[in-house]
Amino acid sequence: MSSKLKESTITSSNLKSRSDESIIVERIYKAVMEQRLAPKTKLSEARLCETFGVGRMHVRRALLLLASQGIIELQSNRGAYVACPDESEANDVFAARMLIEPPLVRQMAQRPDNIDLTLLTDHIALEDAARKMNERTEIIRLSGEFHTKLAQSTGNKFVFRMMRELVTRTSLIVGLFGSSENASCPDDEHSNILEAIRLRNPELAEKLLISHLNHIQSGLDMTSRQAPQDDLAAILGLE
Amino acid sequence: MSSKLKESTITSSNLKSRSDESIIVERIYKAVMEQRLAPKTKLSEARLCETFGVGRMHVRRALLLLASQGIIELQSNRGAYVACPDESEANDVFAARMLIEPPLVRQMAQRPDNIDLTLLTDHIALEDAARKMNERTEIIRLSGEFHTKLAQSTGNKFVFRMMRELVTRTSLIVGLFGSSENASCPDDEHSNILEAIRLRNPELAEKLLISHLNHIQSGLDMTSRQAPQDDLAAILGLE
DNA sequence: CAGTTCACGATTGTTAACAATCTTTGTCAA
DNA sequence: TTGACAAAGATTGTTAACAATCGTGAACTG
Repeated sequence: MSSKLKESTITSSNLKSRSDESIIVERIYKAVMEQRLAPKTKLSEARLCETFGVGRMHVRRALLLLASQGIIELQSNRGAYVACPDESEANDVFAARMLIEPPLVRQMAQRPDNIDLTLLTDHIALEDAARKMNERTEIIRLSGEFHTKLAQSTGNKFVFRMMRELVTRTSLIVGLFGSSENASCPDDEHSNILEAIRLRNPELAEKLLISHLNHIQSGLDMTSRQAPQDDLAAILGLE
Repeated sequence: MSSKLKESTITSSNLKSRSDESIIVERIYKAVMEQRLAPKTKLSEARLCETFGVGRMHVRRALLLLASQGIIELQSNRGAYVACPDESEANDVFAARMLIEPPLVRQMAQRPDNIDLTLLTDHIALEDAARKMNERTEIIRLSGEFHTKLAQSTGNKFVFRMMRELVTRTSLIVGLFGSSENASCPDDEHSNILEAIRLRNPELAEKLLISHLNHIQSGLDMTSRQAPQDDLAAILGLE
């Protein structure tokens, strides 16, 4: 693991041509992370064009990128829809996370010196603040992004990207199958995990994370899936 | 881990509109896996258009997809170039693989029943055949794809995708920094790993895989990077 | 001769019109 | 009322022309 990560999405450089698309991708990504965009929601090109004030080309490229990340699904001649994971996919997501995250935090706890812990402490502060202010969407997003930043703090671009994709999917799944209470992670589990890392206790960190993931997964009810909203209002407006 | 994976790239369904792009992506992906497309090679739109006999739109969309997978890099107003990982990225790739693959094979060896082992045995047969026929490019590609199929055989789409990306990157790295001999994995390490899985010996499987990865990485020389070919001939032609 | 500038050609980025497909709505008949 | 069918409208897919940018090389100047 080497240099710290700064940017978010795909490639780094590039002036403004790519940034049009990045803005769209980021906004939709964020809306999904905050569970404001429900699965199956249609993202029509025309609507997105006027929402973001860009040409159809940029919208289409953004949609292609989102599809390649599995955030939306493109159907030929029918348009783009927010991805709607099924039970099988949900199992795969958690299986993949169970595969990656425990070794990740274990390794982080073994040598926390190469790691950007301020990123995580700052993040937990944000989480606490959002909880105090009772800002639902913020809480949900930050709750997922903690895990993303866990990976990001290692400075490994690939681990970061993998984690980001899995967390995004998890957000969709929790939105679909979660009871409304457990939309966010329990209050202090994140800070406990971070503390275990800081104390260089790999076994504890790993154990806490595993039970944390189990906690999230067991809060899902695979039978009753949320009704999909089928029109995107001014969801993408604010911010 | 659940259902077996069948398709290769992005999404599944879709008739022919998406397949134009998929063909281009697949072909370039394969060329990179076989180290026929060297890093820094320019992929001009016009050339690709005539090579694949499609419109510029399909080429551009394919390039965007390849860029989102990190296989190529898009430079504004300058075109698309095969990605050229540096030493730092190479370290990240191997670090990520060290994080994922050992737990993966360990888990596979713990319960190899849920797993499609025929996929792997068939693959090793292909590897052996290619080695006997001394088909260099085949050997190189199959050598990398063993690891991809390792992930694929679990039936977990996400693990598969992550692995695929890492293996592709590895192929670029080995092409850049590898001595010409060790372009492919040593002959029997793959079958040994598979055998350990089949014998339900997690510790052995994990140990073999770790030393296998170390083997690959230690065969790299980070100082002397291969000279980049700067024109794509009829590389993408055959098959 | 070295270095700079400018113009040209080549390549990529963008737009808008057109074509193809799907969805909806209205009509008609059973 | 229900179902099938057809035309109209809306949405996506494709193409080609146009605009912007970059690289190259010739001409020019010191």
